[in-house]
Amino acid sequence: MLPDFAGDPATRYNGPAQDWQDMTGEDDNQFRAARLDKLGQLKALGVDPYPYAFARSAEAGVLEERYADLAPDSVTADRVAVAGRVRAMRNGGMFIDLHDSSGKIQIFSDKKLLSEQQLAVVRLLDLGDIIGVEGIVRRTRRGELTVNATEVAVLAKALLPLPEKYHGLADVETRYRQRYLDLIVNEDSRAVLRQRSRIIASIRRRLVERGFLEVETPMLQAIPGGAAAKPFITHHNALDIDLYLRISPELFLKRLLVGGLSDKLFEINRNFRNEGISPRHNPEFTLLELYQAYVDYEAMMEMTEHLVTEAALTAGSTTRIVYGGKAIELAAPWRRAPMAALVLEHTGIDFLAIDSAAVARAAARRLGIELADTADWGHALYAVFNTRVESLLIEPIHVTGFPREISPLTKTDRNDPRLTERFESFINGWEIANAYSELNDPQEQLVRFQAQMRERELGDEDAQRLDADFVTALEHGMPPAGGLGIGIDRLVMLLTDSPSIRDVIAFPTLRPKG
RNA sequence: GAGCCCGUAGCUCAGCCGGUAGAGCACUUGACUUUUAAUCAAGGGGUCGCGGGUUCGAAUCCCGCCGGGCUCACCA
Repeated sequence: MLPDFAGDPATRYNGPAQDWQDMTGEDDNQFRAARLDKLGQLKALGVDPYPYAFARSAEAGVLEERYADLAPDSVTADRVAVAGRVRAMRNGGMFIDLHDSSGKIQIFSDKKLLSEQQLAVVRLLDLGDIIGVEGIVRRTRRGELTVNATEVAVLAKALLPLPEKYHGLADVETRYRQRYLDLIVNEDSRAVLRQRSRIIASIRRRLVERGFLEVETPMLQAIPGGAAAKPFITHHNALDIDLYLRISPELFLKRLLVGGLSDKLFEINRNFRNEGISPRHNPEFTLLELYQAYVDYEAMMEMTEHLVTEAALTAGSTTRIVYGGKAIELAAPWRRAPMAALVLEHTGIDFLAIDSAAVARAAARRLGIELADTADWGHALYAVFNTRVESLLIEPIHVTGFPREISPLTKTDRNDPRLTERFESFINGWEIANAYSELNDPQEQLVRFQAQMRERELGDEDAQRLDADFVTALEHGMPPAGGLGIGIDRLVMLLTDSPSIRDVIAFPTLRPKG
């Protein structure tokens, strides 16, 4: 059923109406009420609790380094201005732990240095407030680097309390729904998302170094192509047409290759697949996709190893990682093995010796694998690989020899017409990369699309759709090329030892709370 | 979509062979100018996810629903 886009514009986009009229109403919450009272007192003192800016001169982490050699119980003449969130107060506000994104600095509220008005402000502070402090750097007798406050400014009064200061926030649902709380109190969560950013920066840097051009292609597509997956449907009002959120950027990146925008291009961006959610699947996920003209898929193996090992070195110090207690060595070169050989190794079935779809189906079914009666040789082989082999591929491996039937955008294997020049790279049993010698023969591409359309008609909703405009683009000539896709979220999971894809996505998809 | 598990104060958790709710942190008030999970004293705070059932009595047992987690299916 299509969503109904008619109706009241005010309620069109956000689902059930929010109780927006009551949001600033009565205080049902003792913590908020107490803080609102303090907010009023601050204003009565002439303090703006939400000022525009603060002239910060130093971050906590920088001070920690700069004064590493400052002896305990010594005072400098250095005046600094720091800012951050109040995370702890001791002795009635005399000592404050101020956290910024670089670390922690202690604030000392000295009666002798602060005015009566300033001391009153300090008394009105709460845990969670964002403040700015100017003062003198010293190290206490107990060795804590400290700023002796001469000025204390409220930069943002917090009206709600933070989670428990010692145990942090453990409830996974709250961690995902209110990620900001998770980030404030859980250092590990901050670390993972920072690592994500560094890993993506590493990939982008390596590609740019190698002469790749970063591009952007449509998220909204009239024909969702480039992958086998169920798309999200949306609607454009002015054109009055349904559009799909892309499941892959592939067909558009290839159009740019046809156009010669660059012989080396890449995109790092979101894709959307309307499928199940699991610890390894989020409906929107980030994919690196790159194309390099005049090379084949062998070059993509080297590229995969390069990007993954460089990312690992960015996230850690070696190519040896530990995921879920398992040590995995990512150093190149990775093992390479054909799919059929792996299936033979793990099941004893030699699909390459099977020459009919019926025999292939029977072989797969003997292993307990369910297959439609229309399943062909390639689907049977892949089903066996998928269910019996994939999860065993812990150490990095490039699996080659993908069947033609499941690889409609890939050049046929130059030595075996049943196969294609495609590989997927697996680490920890997960597909991390998918790469081809890209099919650039427009007539064969059309035949492949037509085979996909027949599969759709036989009931395979995920079979790829014919994109006639893409075939036309190929008719204008696309250079031979290698193409590669790497799942960024899973790569970040591996490199940060994160058990769930939700841990590496700041705002994972959740059911809206009723 | 199926199975299993979970939902108690703002947070972290205890209580669960049925007798009507507790701790620590946080909060409020007070003490404290060299603390750092500060400490000490006093106090406030709960439709025990929601609804129904069984029962003299339900946080506790049963059913349904909502939300979440894991596994499986889906993701060729």
